[in-house]
Amino acid sequence: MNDNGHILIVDDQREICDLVQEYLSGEGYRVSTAQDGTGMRKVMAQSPVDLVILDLMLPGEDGLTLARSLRQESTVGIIILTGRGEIVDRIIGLEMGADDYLPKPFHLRELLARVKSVMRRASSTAADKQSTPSRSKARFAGWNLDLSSRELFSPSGKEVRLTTGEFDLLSAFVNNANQVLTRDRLLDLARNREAGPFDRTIDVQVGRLRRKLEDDPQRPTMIKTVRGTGYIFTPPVDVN
Amino acid sequence: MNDNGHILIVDDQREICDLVQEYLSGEGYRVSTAQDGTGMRKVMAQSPVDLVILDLMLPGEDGLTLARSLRQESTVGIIILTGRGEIVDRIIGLEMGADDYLPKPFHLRELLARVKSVMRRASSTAADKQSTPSRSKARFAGWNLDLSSRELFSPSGKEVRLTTGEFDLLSAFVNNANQVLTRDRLLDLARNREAGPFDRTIDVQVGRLRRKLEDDPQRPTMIKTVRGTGYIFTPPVDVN
DNA sequence: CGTTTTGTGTAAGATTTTGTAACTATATGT
DNA sequence: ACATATAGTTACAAAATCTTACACAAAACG
Repeated sequence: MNDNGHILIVDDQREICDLVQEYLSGEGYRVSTAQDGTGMRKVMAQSPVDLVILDLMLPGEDGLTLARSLRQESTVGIIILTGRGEIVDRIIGLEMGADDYLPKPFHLRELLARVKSVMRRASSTAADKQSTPSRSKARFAGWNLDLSSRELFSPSGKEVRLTTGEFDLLSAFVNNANQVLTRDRLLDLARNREAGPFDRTIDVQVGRLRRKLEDDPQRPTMIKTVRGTGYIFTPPVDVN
Repeated sequence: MNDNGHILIVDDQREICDLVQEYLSGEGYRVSTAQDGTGMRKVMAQSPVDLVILDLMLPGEDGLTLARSLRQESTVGIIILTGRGEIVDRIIGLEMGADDYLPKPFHLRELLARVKSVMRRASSTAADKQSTPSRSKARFAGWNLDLSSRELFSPSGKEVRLTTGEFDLLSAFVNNANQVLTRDRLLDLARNREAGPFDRTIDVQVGRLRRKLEDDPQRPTMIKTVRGTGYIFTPPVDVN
């Protein structure tokens, strides 16, 4: 099963989320779900989304508002779901920048057709996306570090809270991946200060980071020790 | 269907609002409604309006007063609705700064014609608007901060009242999003004063803001602490 | 005007984060 | 294998931040 793209379903009805998720997963898409605007933002912060399927009727922030703010902040595809006969919503929805709409109830095959169509269009305009790399994120070994919001997400999508010091140190590693970094250099990068003669600060902090990042902190695979010199961050990093 | 603009109908008769809304929506406009002056301000605080269709007979604040205050505060288009034969009102209305007027009852087609005409004129003077970004608003993470009226709306659209100090601090953050700000700088931005040596003012005020803004004030996602330095406001902000 | 309410800064205690030091574990050279 | 250097781990103390309570000031109210 190849990865056709990442789709996010935003609907407060669990059953609909589950149903659609199951179906689209079977078609080779990676599918996330959220129940409201807040959840939607969380998912989008963690990993890039290609297409949002958005119910208009949501608790809290309503779907139209969400659609508009999505459009302003990104070039993600949007398909709007709306109750039967709410033609007004349809029109407004499309005005708000949705790429397509679908009245409920709908056939899954019908949804799939629209998903495909929007995805096709989106990929043809993908060139634009690159031109606006405003909010930088770094990805490595399934992990996701948002350098603007200072948040880290594990491969399973959970947020892992980092202290200021841990974040600064990890940033230093990520921005200088695949290079051996001395303790001196790390202290400079992460703390803007000089190292004293017996300064073990970095060692301790590396230990703390490893406990949060590594599967087996005793046998680290990402932050490796370079005996006699310092440390090196080994995973390939994709910066956004 | 493209977005021809945002129209706000202010009339205390629901039927009229609904009727006009449906019709104009069908013509490709985004349409909101309000029943009185208070409602009108709420809508305008939340999203920019291009044209207000205003009934002269309203409960509370009357239409003429509203029209005048609208004109003073913005360059929004105004069409006034007036009962039959109230010619005096017509004249006064136009003097007050309305762009057009329409006696009730009216045909929807007639209204549409005037809407189009006012919108056309408005867009030709749109250049001016840009040079006068007087009523600026900021949106972030679903929240909506009106910098002119000093009002804050939550993602669900509810108003959250801020004290002067809280508003000034939030403004400072919003206008300097995604940068680490020292307490000194924040005190300067928000209070125009210098920080004393043990000044914890900003800390306390940040705490108060977090209680109003954050889902979980203990684990803030918007106003993050940068230990040893200050704070950073992390959500992407779009200013209007 | 006096009274009440609301907002703001200060101070003190609680909590979290960080650095240091002591001890343990591991690697390296002989 | 042993000695030694280097790194990892843990516990604790110091520093920074967060929270709460309170006092005073300003504003709103009657």
